[in-house]
Amino acid sequence: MQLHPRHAWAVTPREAIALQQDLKGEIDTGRPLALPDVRLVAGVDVSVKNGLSRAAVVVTRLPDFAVVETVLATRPTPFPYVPGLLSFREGPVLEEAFGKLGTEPDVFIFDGMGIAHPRRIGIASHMGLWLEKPTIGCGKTLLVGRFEALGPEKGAAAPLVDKGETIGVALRTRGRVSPVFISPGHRIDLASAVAVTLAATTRFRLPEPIRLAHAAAGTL
DNA sequence: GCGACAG
DNA sequence: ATCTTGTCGC
Repeated sequence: MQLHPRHAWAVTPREAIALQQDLKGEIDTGRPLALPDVRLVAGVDVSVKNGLSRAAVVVTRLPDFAVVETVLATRPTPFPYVPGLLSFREGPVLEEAFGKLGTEPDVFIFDGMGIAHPRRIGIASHMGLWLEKPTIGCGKTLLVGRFEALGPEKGAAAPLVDKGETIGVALRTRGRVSPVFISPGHRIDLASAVAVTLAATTRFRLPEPIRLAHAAAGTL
């Protein structure tokens, strides 16, 4: 599918932060996405080992999660892990994988944050600009923000707040299991991001497309 | 200055 | 993310 690269990835940490500040104003988190319009859901994940990064994008079709397409890409890991700058570590290999996509998913779910980020532009938001399609951030642990206790049942949720701003939700995708952190990436609002996440989750903590992508990326 | 810190 | 042993539960 069509990609919209906005800048080169070979930058210093300082330049990376400047780019995030330049781009964050373009992130759209006010667009509803109705479930009936969601047919193809893609899961995105990256595995890293011995200086190499492998990206996997698995496109599934609701409601049965039949795999429509799987694309892989492997490249040298170009950037260290720096909290807040994950997109500069995983962006290059993701860009290559997205370029191989023959189908056009209705929404992408990322392993990582959307706007639940210090500068409101986590990897799901950042790559959303490349894709110009709805993207959702689904993190397993917190990067920024706080939340109040939530019920133990599946579907329980609590707003994720940072500096007085609601940036996502802590969402229980499975009873009595630690919540995941959902935030809009780009071209989708928070309520829709939560609805899509629940629609893409079965019996496990993580959404099915993410689990499939994680397995496809392997351990290198 | 101190603590926090996606994957 | 990756490194790692045992352990709890379906």
